[in-house]
Amino acid sequence: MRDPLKDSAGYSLRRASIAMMGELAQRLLAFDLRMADVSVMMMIEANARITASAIGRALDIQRANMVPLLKKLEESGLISRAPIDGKSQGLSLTEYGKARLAQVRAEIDAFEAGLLAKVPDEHRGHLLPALDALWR
Amino acid sequence: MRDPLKDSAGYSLRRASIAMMGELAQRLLAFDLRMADVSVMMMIEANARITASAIGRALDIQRANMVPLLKKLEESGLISRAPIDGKSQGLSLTEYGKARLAQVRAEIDAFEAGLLAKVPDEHRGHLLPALDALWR
DNA sequence: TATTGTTATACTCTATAACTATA
DNA sequence: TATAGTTATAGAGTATAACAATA
Repeated sequence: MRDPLKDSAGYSLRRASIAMMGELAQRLLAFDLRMADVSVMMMIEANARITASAIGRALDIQRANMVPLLKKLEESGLISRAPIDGKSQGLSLTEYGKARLAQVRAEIDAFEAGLLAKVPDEHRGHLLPALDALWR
Repeated sequence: MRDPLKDSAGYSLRRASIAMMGELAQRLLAFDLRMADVSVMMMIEANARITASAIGRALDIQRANMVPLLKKLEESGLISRAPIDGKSQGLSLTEYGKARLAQVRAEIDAFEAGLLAKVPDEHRGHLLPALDALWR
């Protein structure tokens, strides 16, 4: 069968993303976390007392969609909120959240290593810079 | 603000895909076609009388989801169906479909060129092989 | 006036299960 | 028995609009 999409960078970009995100989602199942949850937790860990709106701007997540996400993280005991002023609240990881994220990060690191291992040596170092050029 | 996702190939892969697919979707709006529609039309053009199931297997689209997609393409006059045997039907582009796809392909080509143009010279040639290694 | 957090809702895309008719 | 096409439905994930309270 002829494959008219064989030389399309756009199509391969999409398929590669779907394949890798599917694999990552599988790895995160054991933690009852989705990819967005983890990226938000990482943002909070790296920027204590950050607000939900600031995370949303950084990760391109609508403010409205942050609400149920943060609610779930809080109910799971992973994050806590502390008022900054009358309308903003700073987010932090709980001790449990930090410990849990450490475990998750081990899984993420294995995923990242596995991803890069799939790429032939001569192309590996070019992947991240090329991808970053497409959106950053 | 610290960005803990700066060195993540997985995250950049996802963001790059979202950014590029968003741009492509915008370009296809004028044709009232989605990305899946175009990839299916390309498969039909390159493999006349292919079946819906075969396209689904090649593009990783569930058979069930091919039904409304093909229905729309047929109602738009872009494709036609001809019975192969009692249970299979071969798909073909209509003359209008071929002409329309030629127009769409010009847009796609511009999109692909624009995508590659975003990537610095020294990384450009590595993008497609690296992406293909992640899913093909 | 702009921003934060929030609620409610709609839309797109994809997945699943079941059914029929035929190979 | 396996496959093609189909129907109906469910679930993520994301987007939009509006609101109250505060900066």
